[in-house]
Amino acid sequence: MRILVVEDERKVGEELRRALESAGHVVEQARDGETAWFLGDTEDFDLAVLDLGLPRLDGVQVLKRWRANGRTMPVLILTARDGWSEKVECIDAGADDYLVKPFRIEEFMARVRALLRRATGHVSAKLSLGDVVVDTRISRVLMGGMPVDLSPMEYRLVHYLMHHVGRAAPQIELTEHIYAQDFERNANAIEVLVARIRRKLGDDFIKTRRGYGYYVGELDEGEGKP
Amino acid sequence: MRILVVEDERKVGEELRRALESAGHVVEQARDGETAWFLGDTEDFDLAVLDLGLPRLDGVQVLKRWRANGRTMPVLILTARDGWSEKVECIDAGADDYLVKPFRIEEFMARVRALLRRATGHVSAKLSLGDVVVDTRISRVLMGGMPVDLSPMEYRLVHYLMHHVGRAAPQIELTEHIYAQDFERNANAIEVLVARIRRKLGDDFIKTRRGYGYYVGELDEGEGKP
DNA sequence: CGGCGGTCGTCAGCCAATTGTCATGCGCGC
DNA sequence: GCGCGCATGACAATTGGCTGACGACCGCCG
Repeated sequence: MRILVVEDERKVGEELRRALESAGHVVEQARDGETAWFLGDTEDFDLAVLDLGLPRLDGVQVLKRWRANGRTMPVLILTARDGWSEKVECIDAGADDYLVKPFRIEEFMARVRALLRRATGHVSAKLSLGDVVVDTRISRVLMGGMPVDLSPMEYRLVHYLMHHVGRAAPQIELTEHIYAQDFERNANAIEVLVARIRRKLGDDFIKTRRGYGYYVGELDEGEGKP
Repeated sequence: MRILVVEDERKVGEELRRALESAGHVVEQARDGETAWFLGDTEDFDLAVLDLGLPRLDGVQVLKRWRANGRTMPVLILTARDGWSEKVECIDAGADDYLVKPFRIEEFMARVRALLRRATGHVSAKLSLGDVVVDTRISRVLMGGMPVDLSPMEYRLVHYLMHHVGRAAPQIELTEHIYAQDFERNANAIEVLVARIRRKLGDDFIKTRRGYGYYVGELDEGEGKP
């Protein structure tokens, strides 16, 4: 998943980044409100983590502007203050969850997991489709009850597709959500990755829609041709 | 055992944590109702200790929500009020035991033991896996009945892994659980530690899942919360 | 105080798994 | 049937993890 972390304290930001990345996410960072607003408004994220005490543009304002522009990704608010009224303001502004500093990194990760799966309509930490199950808590994939050994990159790709069952994801989108941002995009890398996954999960788990991208499950109704 | 302690008074919370940890348990803490609810809902615990007078979301409500979501771990209620009707409400909400503050720590621990025993059928201060036994009461490790001399750091790492059998723990997570918080993280330190433990406990006790982390036992087949 | 033994982080070099790149060939969809 | 987009096998680069050596540090003890 691609996650935007907005946090002005470098040390905290780096810690969050490390934790998120070791769970297989792609992290982009911003250290001030304006950058945050711009990034969140112009790029596609699966989740935003937003500190309230920001230079140049307050966190709540950033959130409000995102929502005003129709950005719908889940937002997890971080704050040092534990104020009831501030919390209400955030919720009204469209925050999805709220975490008071200091917090334990495990709790942070638990909330991230909760938001990510809530956002895509899944209720549990497991995504399943046919006889394939992705357990996001332990980063593991099972097929027919048997564990399948996926490498980290392979896992990321499967994880992303499983969050978007029935929708064809173009290679460029996969690239953006799986690799760090400055990655030199080469479509073939994704193709190779898909081929390797198919060797492990079967040829028909990841399907191709020529010209549109890859998908799992059945294509949604209305994915008609233009 | 992994225990969730929900207590808003920092001092009491820390005391409970110390007592539980020195009995060989792993403790996670929450200081308000919402955090408690999230943690208990998204992670697995063998027991929850729940104070009633919580900020942001009352203890009884937390308990009700857990039960409503199908969480079944035993719950020990702590309260300053000694009301008959309140107790009935808690029991109805799904509490397993009820302790009125102030209490002696010994009594608390006795009730914890009782609940754990009831829940798991057995409870001891020993974790064992194959021919390796970790006796958390005296902080020692035995292999095939013979004591093995582990240094403090080595012991902590083994102890942590034994509490999470079957799950690959990333180096970052190990670092956070083994060292003091602001420790300058260097992945190689963990690798070296693992190498030293392998020399003492055998090469195949701690296994590596490349890109994901270290684990003991067999990798989880992913059972747990549906 | 000074030597000793044990602990533990750092470093550099090595190895192997992972992952990107390339060349080539196939086949889907128009 | 044609051509572009995708698939694939081989290969190379990169990364993650392992190890032996080293030295800083600390507590102990004479």
